[in-house]
Amino acid sequence: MSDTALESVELPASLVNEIINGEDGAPDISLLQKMTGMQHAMNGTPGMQGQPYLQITEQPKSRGFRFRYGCEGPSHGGIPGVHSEKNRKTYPSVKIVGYQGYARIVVTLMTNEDQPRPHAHYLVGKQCNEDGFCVVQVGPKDMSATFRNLGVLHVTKKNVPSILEKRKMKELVAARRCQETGKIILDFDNLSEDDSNKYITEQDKRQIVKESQEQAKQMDLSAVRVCFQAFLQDENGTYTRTLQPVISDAVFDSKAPNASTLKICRMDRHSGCVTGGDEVFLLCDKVQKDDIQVRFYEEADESTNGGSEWEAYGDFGPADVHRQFAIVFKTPLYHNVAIERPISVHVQLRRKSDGELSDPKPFTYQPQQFDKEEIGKKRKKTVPHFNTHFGGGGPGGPTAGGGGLGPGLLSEVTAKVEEARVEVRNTRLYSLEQRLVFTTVPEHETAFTCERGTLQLSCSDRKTLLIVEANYGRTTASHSCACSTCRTNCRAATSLAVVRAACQGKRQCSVTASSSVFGGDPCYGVQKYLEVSYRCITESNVALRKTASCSSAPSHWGPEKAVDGSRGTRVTWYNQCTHTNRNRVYQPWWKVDLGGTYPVNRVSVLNRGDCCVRPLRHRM
Amino acid sequence: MSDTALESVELPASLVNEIINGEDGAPDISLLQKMTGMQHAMNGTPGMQGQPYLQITEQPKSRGFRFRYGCEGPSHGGIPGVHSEKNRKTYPSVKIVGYQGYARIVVTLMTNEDQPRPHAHYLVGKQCNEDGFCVVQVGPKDMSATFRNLGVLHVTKKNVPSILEKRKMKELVAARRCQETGKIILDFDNLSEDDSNKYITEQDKRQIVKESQEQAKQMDLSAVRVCFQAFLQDENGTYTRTLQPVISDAVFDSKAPNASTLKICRMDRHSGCVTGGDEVFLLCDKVQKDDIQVRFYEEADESTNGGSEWEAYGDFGPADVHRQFAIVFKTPLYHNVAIERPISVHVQLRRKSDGELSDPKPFTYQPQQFDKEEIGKKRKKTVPHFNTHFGGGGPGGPTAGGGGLGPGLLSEVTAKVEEARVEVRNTRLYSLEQRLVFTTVPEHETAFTCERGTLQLSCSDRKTLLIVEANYGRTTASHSCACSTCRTNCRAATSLAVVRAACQGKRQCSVTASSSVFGGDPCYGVQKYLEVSYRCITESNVALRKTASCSSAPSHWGPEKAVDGSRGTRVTWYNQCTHTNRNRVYQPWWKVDLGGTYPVNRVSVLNRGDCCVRPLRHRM
DNA sequence: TGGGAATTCCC
DNA sequence: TGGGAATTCCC
Repeated sequence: MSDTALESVELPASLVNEIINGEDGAPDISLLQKMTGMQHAMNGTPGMQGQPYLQITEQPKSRGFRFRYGCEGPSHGGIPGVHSEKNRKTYPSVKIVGYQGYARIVVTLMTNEDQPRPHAHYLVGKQCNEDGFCVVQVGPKDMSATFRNLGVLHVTKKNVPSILEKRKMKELVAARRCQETGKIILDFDNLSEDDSNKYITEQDKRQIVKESQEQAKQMDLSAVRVCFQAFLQDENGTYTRTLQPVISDAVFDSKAPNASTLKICRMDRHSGCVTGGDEVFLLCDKVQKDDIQVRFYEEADESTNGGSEWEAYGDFGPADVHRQFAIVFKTPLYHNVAIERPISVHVQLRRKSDGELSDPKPFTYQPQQFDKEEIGKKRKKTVPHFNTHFGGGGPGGPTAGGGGLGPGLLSEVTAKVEEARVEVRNTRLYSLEQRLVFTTVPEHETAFTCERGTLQLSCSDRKTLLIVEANYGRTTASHSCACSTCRTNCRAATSLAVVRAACQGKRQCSVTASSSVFGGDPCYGVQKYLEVSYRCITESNVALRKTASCSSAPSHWGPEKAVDGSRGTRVTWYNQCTHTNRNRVYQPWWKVDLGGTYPVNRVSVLNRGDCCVRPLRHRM
Repeated sequence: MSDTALESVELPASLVNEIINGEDGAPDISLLQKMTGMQHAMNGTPGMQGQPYLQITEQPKSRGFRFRYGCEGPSHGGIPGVHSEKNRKTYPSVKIVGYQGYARIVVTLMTNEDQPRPHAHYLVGKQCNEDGFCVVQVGPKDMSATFRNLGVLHVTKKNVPSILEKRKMKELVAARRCQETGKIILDFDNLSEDDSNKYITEQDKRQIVKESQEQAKQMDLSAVRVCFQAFLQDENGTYTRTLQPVISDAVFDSKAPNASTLKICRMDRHSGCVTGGDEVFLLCDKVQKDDIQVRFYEEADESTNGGSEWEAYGDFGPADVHRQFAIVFKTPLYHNVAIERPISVHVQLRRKSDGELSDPKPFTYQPQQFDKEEIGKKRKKTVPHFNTHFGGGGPGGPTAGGGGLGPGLLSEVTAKVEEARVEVRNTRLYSLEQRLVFTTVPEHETAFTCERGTLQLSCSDRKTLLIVEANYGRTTASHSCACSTCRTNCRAATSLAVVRAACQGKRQCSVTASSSVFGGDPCYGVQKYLEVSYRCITESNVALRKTASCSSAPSHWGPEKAVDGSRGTRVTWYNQCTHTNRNRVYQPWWKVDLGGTYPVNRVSVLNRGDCCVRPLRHRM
């Protein structure tokens, strides 16, 4: 949105022509000189104390405008303004600040580079001339100009070098002729061969050809920036004062493959299982296979206190993008596999390179439905029916016996459950060949660092780390962390505990692979490394609003409050927590029936936050 | 496959050049003259008594070869022969018949028109020169030539006119220069501007430019034909004898949109219900939305005596073809909705314009599974459980009483069943919102003709006509068949019977709308019309191999033979028919239990064919 | 204008 | 070479 000021600008010579031949003033050599020496004239700071300056009051819209080839003919509408809408259209606009009187504003196209240069494309439209730039007169009162009809003529790639050459030639002839004669009416379009031979040497020509070819090679034909230059009338009625030019934000050709409008045209299904993995055929407008994503997301709403905005990406590779117009992907897991009713989310395309998004399409996640019989038959390890039962004192009650078994136990349970996780699907009611599809849990990731290095683990999105295995030591001789003295059975007994303590449940963590961190050297003199197997998982609270009970509690502190999803911790007045009756039971208890079989990674307990916290030890 | 002989051929002048400058002979003006006058020389009939001729022994393959642009570089392999296979490649070949000795064969590209003309594309390859044609030497023994390396250089559309111009210029200069000097070494590539100015007038030039532009406009750049010309060495060692040129079958650029190789890349499902209507997303290589079909077919095999080859087409419109690379269509009905096990068929793409087919992909039709409870609840009319029971004498037995009820009854039954036809589908096991989809039977077609016109009805594929309603008369005043005297309740009582008699069960029929055909004028003085509602249906024999029984029959003439699908009609010796025991039962009977509920359109009875036929009257 | 496809090129 | 996409054009 901010105006871009430039240190230097190459002004197309043909612009000079137009200015000089303008209706309001006789040709003026001082203006030409000024312009050809513009590099210096433009070094002032815009808005300097008391100095007039040019300001872009409406930027052109960056996206959605299409450059047109010559063969497409004119009149396809002009670049809209950045605030343009269907019913209220705006256009690029500028105004001259700090000056009143006649002025001319000249518009040209520049490249979208750090140091913008004249672009090979032509600006076309009502106020534009054959050389590809536009001129409007403003003032003497209203110093603003709006450009409703700025088209971009997309020259063909092949012609870029010759176009640049021609422009550079004109520029040079203009400068040379001016130097020689002091005062000329320039008329480039009628420039004879003799004229150019007179002012341009063969060496000049070679130089220009070379430069043009190089610039052509670099030139991005799918983006332009619009350059506005102002020329103010002086006391003599000629346009001798130039203001510093301003250059707009980039305008991208909406037909260019890397800037085209993203659109989902059609999908073969708009719903799938909450556990993801459903194959979807999506037909779309042109995309690039290495630069496209399918984004699933849920908008934050009030019910979640703005906290549960979620996104995840469809799973596919470049080979699943079919000829730029179709994508076959697998749906991602929803963040909460324990939903009980269908959940509506959105799908959209996202271009990686610039983050552009398509309009979204609806998608519905369906709750999981395990075929219980089949699960029972297939799995080898049984899954405990979780009646999570917290022994231990409620807040205010005495702490009961039975030490916590530590996070180790929970993880053991997790591992078992994962192995038994089975999804039974039947996608065709009519099929005689019903199949069981065993959707395996994604493989563990592994990461390592050599001794003395620091291992960084992190998860994307809102996922958290589940540490599956860890070893500080060495279990193989042939490892990237080389060893001169090698062993293959060197394990620090504390490995898993240390890494879990540092990482489990976190979104990122780091652990240093040093013997001091792991409580001693498990194999002195051997080059060790730290290797960790982990997964990034999305947690959902499977206890949420499940049936809870406790030894005894007043209704306003009832056991259901422990699993109501709120994270409020005030007991007094606010009644945000459960609280067993004081002094009623010697060993108070609270439990919840999860009502089903779930993988459980973590049980977290939130103490009251207003006062009176006493240590809680839990057991299962 | 047959050689194409030409009345006249425009020979590129540059060819002349090559021939004349060849290593084996001094330039020979008589050859040039002969060639420039070739229109006449070529009028002989090939293979004329005793005359040598040129013959194409291996045609080029028409499809699958790709023309290459200059920018793609050379060496992309040559046009294969029509019999070429992966492991046994062949190439276009010719031989000179009826002559032994040295000869040269010249190959050029021609347009694929009735009167082929030189093509703008260049022939490129090892034996080819810069002017786009190839020359090989053959003989003196082996008079055949095989072209292993004929590439087609696809010139750009823009350049076609100038290429044609250049060729025509060369040709003309060659002819003029020859006329003037009598004997020249031609070297067109070094042809100076002065040379062409000398021999070609401005008028010539304009003429050539005009011709070239016109030809360029008409030229199909996606197809060529290969022209072979032979030049035989005469007694003086020069190549003065020309044979009649032969022109190959067309070769189509496999990259051209209308000739590209068809390919199904991916489908989102490979099975569907036998009743069709399942939506399939199909990803394919480039197709044209108005020129593509999705063909389902079943190959004939022995079990059906080669009789049941079936095809049907997926249902979609141009708008369902997504950007040339995907098609969303609905599966067609299988020809037999009463299948009891899944049936494997094939799907392939078919280009309408040239009938080209893609490799097939498998598709499985699943039997219909009615949810019987739902049907029971939904339908208003009950469907009789068909125990088709034929009273009446078997062959050789006496004909029993009970006149046939006529085809009217059968059709009544059909109508009822159709109304009750319900398909219950559940496509998502996980869905909580299971839906009932009522797939209605396709609407009846209607057709009409005004009085005195003839109504033609016909069905495509192997379908047959089912006449639903018919009226000869008038039931509305505002009908395309205008009326001056109008009535709206004019009905010939015989309408349905007459049209059924003429059409029912046939693949096509015609009925004239005249009062004489319908047994009298139902409303004298009123302009009438004949209107018919009909359907094209695919019949299947629902009695096939169902349990049959009869009053009594010897085992070799058992009741099951009536429904074994065979159409053999010999009783004696062959035992192809059922035959109740002679004289055992006074009123012999035969029946079949269809074992289910079906729409029945027709019951057909085939009498014995070897002898002894007696009239059979049936009742139900 | 936007939709859509043909043409040409790149690797 | 074939696969794939960018470029250009058409209506």
